[in-house]
Amino acid sequence: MAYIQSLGGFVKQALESALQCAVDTLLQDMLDAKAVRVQLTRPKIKEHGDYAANVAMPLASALGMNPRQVAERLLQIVQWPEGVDSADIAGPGFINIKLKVGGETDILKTIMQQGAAYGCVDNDNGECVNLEFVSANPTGPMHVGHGRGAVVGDALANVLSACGYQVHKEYYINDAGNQIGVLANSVWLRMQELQGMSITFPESAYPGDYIVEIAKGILAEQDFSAFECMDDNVRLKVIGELSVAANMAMIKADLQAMGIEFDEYFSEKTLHESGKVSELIEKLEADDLIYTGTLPPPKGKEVSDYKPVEQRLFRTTQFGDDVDRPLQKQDGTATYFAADIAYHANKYERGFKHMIDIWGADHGGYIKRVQSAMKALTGLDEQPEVLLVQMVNLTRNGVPFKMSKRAGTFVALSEVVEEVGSDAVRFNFMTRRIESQFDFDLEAAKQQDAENPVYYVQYAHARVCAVLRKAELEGVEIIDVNDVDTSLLISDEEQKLIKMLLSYPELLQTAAERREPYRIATYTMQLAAAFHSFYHKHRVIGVEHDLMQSRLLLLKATAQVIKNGLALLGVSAPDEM
RNA sequence: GCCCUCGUAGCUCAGAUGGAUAGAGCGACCGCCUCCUAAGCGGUAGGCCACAGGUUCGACUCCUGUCGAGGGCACCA
Repeated sequence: MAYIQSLGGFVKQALESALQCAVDTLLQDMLDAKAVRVQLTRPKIKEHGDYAANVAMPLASALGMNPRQVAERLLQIVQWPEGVDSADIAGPGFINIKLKVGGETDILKTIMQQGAAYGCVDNDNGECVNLEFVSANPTGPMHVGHGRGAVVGDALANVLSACGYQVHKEYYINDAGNQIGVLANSVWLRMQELQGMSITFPESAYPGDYIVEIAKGILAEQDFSAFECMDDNVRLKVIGELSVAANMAMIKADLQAMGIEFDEYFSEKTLHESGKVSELIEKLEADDLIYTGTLPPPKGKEVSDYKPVEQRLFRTTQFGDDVDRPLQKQDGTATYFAADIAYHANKYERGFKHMIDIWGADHGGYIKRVQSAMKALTGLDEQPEVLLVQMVNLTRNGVPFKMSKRAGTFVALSEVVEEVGSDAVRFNFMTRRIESQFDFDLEAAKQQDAENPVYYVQYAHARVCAVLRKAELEGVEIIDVNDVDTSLLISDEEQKLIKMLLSYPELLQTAAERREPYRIATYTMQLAAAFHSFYHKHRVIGVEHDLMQSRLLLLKATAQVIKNGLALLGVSAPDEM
């Protein structure tokens, strides 16, 4: 038992290595046989034990024996760690491991001792990760679609940090390029309009009301005439900078409303101004990775204005890309791609060998070229590691609702956060895999109350707190954690809860390794369900003293783990609801 | 035409490296508060896991193909 406890809940690894020893022993004489790795699973069915191993099956084919015989041999030689009650052979050859009842209950004490740190890896694993997410263009406020990436990225950062990674959260500001010109022009037109001048607002300009607000903001700070006498280019540059600043302030406020902060906001413009982009191109030229060529017209897409044109092309195909990519536009200025690889190269120069980018699914076609470029520049494979977040399909009362910044029909994230609350929005986005494009109904979201699973989880936490308050009110003496007899927790519901609490560290590891923070959300829902089920069936206050003490401990540990999980998701755990 | 992601209950979604009887919430139906929070619990109904092949002792999971949904495909970002 001491062995298991010392692992802080990592029972699985202890069992796996024990069984692995047995497997290796069995395979020792058979040099030809392929090594078989032991991997335990948690069976869905209670009767199948606490952990199950299927090694006997693949082993059987390697050894030319039948699986049940192999399992028997393994059980003869295996040295289980303490805490194992029994190991049986079942079905075609599964080894079902049952832990001693009460053998796992020490985890409750561990949880209380570790508190907020339970589940986390306490030491730095030495991995430094640059995590880039959101990076919404500074041409308007964040819309609901951006929210998903923001929430997922922030939660992933938390999960990775909890698992010992050093995470640097970064936001890339696309404050260069044509879009900023469009933004500046839009704002300038509104400024003129506000001065009573009659203007024609072209279709190409951004129509949103926020443009008017930015224009007002600028006019409140500075005199209109100062802009009027500027040279056109100068004026657009100045207004562009002011507008980007205004939009970034809006975006930061939206992020702030959901508790999201970045370690660094990196400006694309600085890459151009500091000469990083042209340096990059020169370096590639020197390495003979650029040539003059003509790209074929895109297939299956109507490009009416396609003209074959000679460009300076980067040989990304040599590094895995589908076609070579232009780094300069026809007018000689750098493409977005050029700046973007300069940006990623800059991350590398800053010491990040590991980069994770969270992009919207509409950038999926972009992965290969950036990775190819990075391979050419740094030799690193599959960097940055890109996580694609699928689009959010917005509906209003079930009717599809198209968002367009250009058409001014987007729904601001802040609007939904204000109405639904940060917790509900965050949890809602976290209950799905990023690969699934899901429907987000605006009306349903706004009306969400009992329908939202976040309340289900939070309610479990609040309920525990209510019991604890009641206990205090009734003057129940709380004895020292170490004096609690946790072996009294033998009911199905109690055992279920304990096992769930025990699996939390494993779950957290999986979530980090697979970059799937949503697992935390589904876990907290399951944990809450196990708790609600227990709560309904058993009473805590008023039962026999020792049992009450053990149940109070169970509740505290449950609340702690719910709180820890929700914290990773950036969701609060209220004491009362 | 090519590439990426997806297709699981009426709806929204879970089903870790292939495992034993495919789950939850919402919706429907039936029960449960003199008792720690009913934002809860228990139960019933609802499934050819898109379809067809293949690999395997074993497939919702892996491979191929078909169908369907979304996204992407030079000089935008």
